[in-house]
Amino acid sequence: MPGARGGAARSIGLSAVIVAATGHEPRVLTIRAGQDFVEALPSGPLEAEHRTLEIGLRNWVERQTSERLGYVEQLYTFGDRDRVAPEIADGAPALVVAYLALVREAAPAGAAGATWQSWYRYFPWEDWRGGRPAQLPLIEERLSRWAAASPGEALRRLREERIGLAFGLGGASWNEELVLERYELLYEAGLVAEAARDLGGTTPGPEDAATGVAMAVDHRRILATAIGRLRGKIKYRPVVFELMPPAFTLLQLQRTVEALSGVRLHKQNFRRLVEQQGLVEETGAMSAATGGRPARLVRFRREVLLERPAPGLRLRAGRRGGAIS
Amino acid sequence: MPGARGGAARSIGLSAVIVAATGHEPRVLTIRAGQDFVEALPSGPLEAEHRTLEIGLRNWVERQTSERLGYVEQLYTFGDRDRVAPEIADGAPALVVAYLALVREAAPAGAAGATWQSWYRYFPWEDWRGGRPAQLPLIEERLSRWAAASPGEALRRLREERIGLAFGLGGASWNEELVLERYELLYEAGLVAEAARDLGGTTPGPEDAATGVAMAVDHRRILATAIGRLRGKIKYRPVVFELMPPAFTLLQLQRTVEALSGVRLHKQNFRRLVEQQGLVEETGAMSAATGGRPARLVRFRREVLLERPAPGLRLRAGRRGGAIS
DNA sequence: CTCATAAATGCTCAGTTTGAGTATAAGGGA
DNA sequence: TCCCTTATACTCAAACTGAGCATTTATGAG
Repeated sequence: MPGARGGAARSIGLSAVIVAATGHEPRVLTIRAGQDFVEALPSGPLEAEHRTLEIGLRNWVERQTSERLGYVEQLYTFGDRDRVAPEIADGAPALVVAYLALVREAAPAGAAGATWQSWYRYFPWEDWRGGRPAQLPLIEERLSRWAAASPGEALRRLREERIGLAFGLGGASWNEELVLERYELLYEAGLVAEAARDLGGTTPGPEDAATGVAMAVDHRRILATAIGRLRGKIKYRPVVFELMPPAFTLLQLQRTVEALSGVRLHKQNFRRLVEQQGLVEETGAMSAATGGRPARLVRFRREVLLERPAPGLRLRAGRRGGAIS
Repeated sequence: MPGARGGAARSIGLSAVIVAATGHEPRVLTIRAGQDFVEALPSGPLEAEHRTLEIGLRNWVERQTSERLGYVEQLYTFGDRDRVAPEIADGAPALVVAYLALVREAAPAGAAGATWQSWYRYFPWEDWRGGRPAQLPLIEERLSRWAAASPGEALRRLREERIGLAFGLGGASWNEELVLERYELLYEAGLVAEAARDLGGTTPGPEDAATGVAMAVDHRRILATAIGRLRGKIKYRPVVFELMPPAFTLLQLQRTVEALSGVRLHKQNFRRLVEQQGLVEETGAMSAATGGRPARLVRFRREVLLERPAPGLRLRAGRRGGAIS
């Protein structure tokens, strides 16, 4: 990094993972960036006139995607060198502060070719709602081979342990929060396109169906961080409601939670939990029938924030993967 | 901010909250900074030769305090303008990435006048181990007066709600994780010395026993963030063990958890929890008696990481505040 | 109009987990 | 030896969980 000395000033970027949930899918707002139109997260520089980081973020997200952010939370700050090879990152900011934002409706996405994509487009192995994802056996096999090819016995064991933990093999069970850990393993093992690209190779890398669609620079890593954080947070904080319309049915709520967490839940127990915790209250209205008996429309009950220390939806998965009533 | 324009480069700082636990007290490593020798967190600039933020941090912490960090986790990134009034912050970095580090032993703290302080020195109202802290009534009364003096009915109600939530009044109960929320209320209400100072006043502000000792710039805010984060984390991740010696008794472990969380726990249930979760294993040795019958010495059982999704010590407080066997 | 289908809701029930104690055991010191 | 202190074992009722079964109320096909 030419010219940069101790305590050097560096350019600072902001990136946003903007999440919505529509049609039972978790969506993330993406744009097409660069000459190769690779998918990317809305990003921009921190500008001097912004009083705070968060205000800066809100500002240009509104300009860039005409999306008005509600709930915003800082995710993580990514330093430069641990991001990508320097020769790739020229022009990229030295430091990126990433934010997670939740918005209520997936408006058609305004300017700059911004579109809403299911986040499972980038992480197909994270969606267990229809049972164990089909691409997992292949992924696991490739990871095993990578571990087996480790230089040194100790490293091999370390890798195998990490793989076992992250993918729920041998003993451990699938933990839906370990999104970043899984992505990082795939990256290190060279199984995602970004790995080949960052190494300077021009080969597009193994962008087959099994390992999902690549994103610009380290945006997929940022997205993985966001998904993991959100999956954890819904368990002890009522953040799902940021994604729901003002009134909704319990099944809609359940489907949203399932979309985010990637697992199926037991319906009756889910309702019991939601009601026991006092997370919702009646609106009096009924839904315009979604196929069967009309459902009560409920709304989020704000007062719960005052009552419970950790009002969330600790989601207890239903029968492993299968269809649940 | 003169000369700063869109996407401007800015200097980046790193701050570290370095935590240890000794003698049943939670300690934080502080230095004396500036001409007025105000207490501060170890901090330094991000330097160009550091490959990652975390490496940069480890590096100068070792140089500055001769403390070798084990567990390190990124805490939060604080933007400039939401920190302090610009006229105060000259020379201070524009952006500070704060880290939380846990170290095993409180070595006597090396250079630069670094010393270990109980963190309740800065947050006396956070220590409920001996029952409800004596300074709380006064704090609550002052906060109430601040809320009552709000310009506008809506704002008044908002403030009262925030106070109620943060301090566990009316309905809500004390939530030990809301350290930052409580500090921010005190700051906004002008009850901590930093508030008066940041407003440009030269008055030292109300630095009485009730509202704790002030720190440099926004370091007390950073510390509050760290304490809250750590209090939350011990519940679902076995991070306490980063603070324990290789072998310890169950009571030592309990006292450490109590020190961090600031509440007393029910002894028998605590042991049951720790053992059921498989968090520890026998060393075979016995303790050199801490006053009564000798206790088994145990050690952290690493394998638990592979077995449980969230191995932590969800601390269920004992009888409100009082002494517990 | 009647029946099959799809949800929404109600309720049960056994197995765990929690919160709070009671009862003993085992050192050290007066 | 008696007392004080801490370690450990056990108990027990209440609350919480995980899995299902059973009903109710719409909609759409015959």
